[in-house]
Amino acid sequence: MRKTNVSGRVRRGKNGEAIAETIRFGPLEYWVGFNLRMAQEHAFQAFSRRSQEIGESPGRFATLTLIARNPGISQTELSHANGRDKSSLTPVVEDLVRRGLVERKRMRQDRRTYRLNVTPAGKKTLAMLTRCARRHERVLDGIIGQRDRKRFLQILKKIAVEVE
Amino acid sequence: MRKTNVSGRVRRGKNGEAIAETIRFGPLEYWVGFNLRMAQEHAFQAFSRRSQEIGESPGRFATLTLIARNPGISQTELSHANGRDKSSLTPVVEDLVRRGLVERKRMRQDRRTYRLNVTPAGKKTLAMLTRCARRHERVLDGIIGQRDRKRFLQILKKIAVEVE
DNA sequence: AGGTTATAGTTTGATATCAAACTATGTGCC
DNA sequence: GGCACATAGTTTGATATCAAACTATAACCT
Repeated sequence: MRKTNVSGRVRRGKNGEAIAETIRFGPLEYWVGFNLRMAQEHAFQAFSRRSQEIGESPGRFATLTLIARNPGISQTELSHANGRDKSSLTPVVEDLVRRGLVERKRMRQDRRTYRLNVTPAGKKTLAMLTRCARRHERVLDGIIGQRDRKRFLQILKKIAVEVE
Repeated sequence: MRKTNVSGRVRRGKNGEAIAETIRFGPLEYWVGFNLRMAQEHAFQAFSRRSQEIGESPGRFATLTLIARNPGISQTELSHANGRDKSSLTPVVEDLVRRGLVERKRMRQDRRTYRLNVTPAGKKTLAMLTRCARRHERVLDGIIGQRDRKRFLQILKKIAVEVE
């Protein structure tokens, strides 16, 4: 395979000689929105690869964690906590139930609502995913550096809460 | 409408009294991956609303900017710059061409490759989107604060490049 | 020249997501 | 009780995305 330049361009001149060029990002270069997307996408892909090794999709992880930490949580509460629309959760929960990782029961007082709980099998899977996530976090920590980590997290949280 | 607590839970006790609870995030609370996703998703949604006001989807923005800043760029180069798979780009470029914002020409030297350029109409649209993005960025800047902004951006870039 | 390998872009199939419409249940008010 | 409205979850339709298979062209090697 010919070596290629990840973020570069190669254009051919009149005589076929390679002219390496660099992509110009213009304002994207220093805009937070774009860089936030790029960072998130790359980090997500990396975690995705890791979690696929143990046969789970990455989206399942936050969902399982939230159910485990909040036994009896409803799907709507879960969707808020997870920052997703409740309708996105329907197939996810269905799958987790089908595979025996989560159980759902109707609430007595309000028969519209489900209560979700992680089964013992779900706890096992969650433990594996958690180990996987910890390794991933260690990599991210290494990139960010101990010194800036706390502030970095604070800012991410602030963005999630305050942007509108 | 009853006032609801965005990230809280309300559970009913035996006598139907409301018991407000707070979601426990467990390790997600201080993990970078999760918070990165939440920040990105919220910021993206906010920009999405803004850009819809002028009738454009937010994904078009980075694409148009990159073409405008790199006249004659190919779709593959564009997909790398944009951090997406080249196949995702096919319908996007098709749409931009159909609406007359971008033109594509076959390269002479390599007839597999297209060269993309922004048309005058595309430049107009891009200018509107750019104003829109600047307003969005000002909001984000306000949240992050001048003092940490530079470092924050550096870290985001570093994550995108180094995570694997 | 001819065969092998690489590359640009498209197609296809799978997944994730949202928003709006829908069903069923619950609450409030008269 | 009964009507209007609110809420929990599902369904449906649209979009975005990836990965793998595909088509077409090009480059490389002998």
